[in-house]
Amino acid sequence: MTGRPEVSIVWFRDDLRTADHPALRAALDAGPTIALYVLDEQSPGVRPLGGAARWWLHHALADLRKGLAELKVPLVIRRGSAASVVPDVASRAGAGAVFWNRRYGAPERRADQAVKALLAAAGRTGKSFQATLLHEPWRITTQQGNPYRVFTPFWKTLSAHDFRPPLAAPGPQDARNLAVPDGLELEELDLLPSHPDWSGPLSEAWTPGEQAGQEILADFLDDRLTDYREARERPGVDGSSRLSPYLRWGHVSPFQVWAGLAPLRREAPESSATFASELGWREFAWHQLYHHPRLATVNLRPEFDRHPWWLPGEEEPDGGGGDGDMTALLHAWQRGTTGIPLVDAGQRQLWNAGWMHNRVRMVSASFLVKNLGIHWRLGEEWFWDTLVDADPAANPFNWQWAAGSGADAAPFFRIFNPQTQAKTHDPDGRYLAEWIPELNTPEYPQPCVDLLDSRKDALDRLKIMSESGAHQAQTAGRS
DNA sequence: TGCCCCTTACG
DNA sequence: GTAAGGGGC
Repeated sequence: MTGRPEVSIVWFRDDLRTADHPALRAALDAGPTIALYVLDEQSPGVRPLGGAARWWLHHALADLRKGLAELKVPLVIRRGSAASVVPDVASRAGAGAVFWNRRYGAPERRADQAVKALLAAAGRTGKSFQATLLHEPWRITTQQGNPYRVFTPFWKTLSAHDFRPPLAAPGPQDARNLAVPDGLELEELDLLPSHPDWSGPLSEAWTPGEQAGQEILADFLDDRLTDYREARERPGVDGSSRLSPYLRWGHVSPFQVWAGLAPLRREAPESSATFASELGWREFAWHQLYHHPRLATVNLRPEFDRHPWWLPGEEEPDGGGGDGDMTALLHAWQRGTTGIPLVDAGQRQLWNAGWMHNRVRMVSASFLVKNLGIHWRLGEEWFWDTLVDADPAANPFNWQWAAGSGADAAPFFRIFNPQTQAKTHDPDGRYLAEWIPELNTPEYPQPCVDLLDSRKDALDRLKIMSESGAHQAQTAGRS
């Protein structure tokens, strides 16, 4: 025995903060602590990060290293599969325990279980904590014992709970004699875009990291929450919280948001409830992903397997101009040159700022899957690559919601009219003017589809899908 | 977290 | 002519 307490490791993942971090707290309580981040692109089934997310992660890790340095906690950065890297770092550090906050995707849970087993085999402890969700998805069911499929009763049940108060940031540790295993330089992760470096507008729009996230949360609660319910519907106005990437990367925890909201519920009950329910949708999306691990690829409503959505490599269903036309439509949607102003403004905001106003996300998604008849997975993949808040649960969940194929999704007949939506939610045209300088000039393209005709086609496709389903069910019943 | 069209009432 | 409200998609 050396008489000195054993080293602990805190393994950071989607929780890049120092406050309200139960795993960090547990490690520091146990003794000398080393922090670890593993860029894991090797574990089977783990989804590779999109381009905008990689940019965010780079700056988030730089910020985390700074925040941890104030606590005298060194950050080791490694690359590789969690099951090989984490036990290796634990061994090199001579650590007695590794602490982490739980993840909820299936490949991530498998990786974490493997790590725990390997640690145990080497005589070390692996211990996990709840930090990223207000509720554990396996703890909440309907009275029949099934996972919730409808948001309203889910949130009613969940929000009746009182959630734990957030943990304060810990104080600095005594880091004398701490032997730190070798790691990589942050730059060696190669997360930043080069040739070309397209990150300029991202840097202007966002400051990744815990401190920036906490400031935005505080400003939002102080200044903007009161009008949130109305202002959030106006993409030309700074009315949304802009917290989504900070929640995605764990710079802000949902417990911090929940606690920050509490004192404002009396003076702004409606805006508080609306904003709280957005946290609820986040919880619901993770709940769905936990129960349906293939949420990003498989229709939750199986009848949508018969929907004739277009995917690359397929002929155009109506025998029109063929695959090339649909590829061109997809490209126009991606780059914001459809000739539908609100859709184009949204897609250009996404391409430049790595983020899109939520109202516009719904309109643009509806346009892709309904008016253009393109498979929601292509939209989901584009958002995954371009959003700084691209979330493994919320992104596929929201696309399935827009497509109608999800649990508690928008009914099939709900097809947004981008023109009507622009008139209602951007009445002064500020949002359109901000992102489409050439609007109302000959430079701006003509609409790539007729809104009314394509709406009618979408309803026809959905009706045929439902009717052929009813027929199949009848046939199956008879046999 | 919808859109459209019809009816009705009113001037 | 048009605004408001209801029902179907």
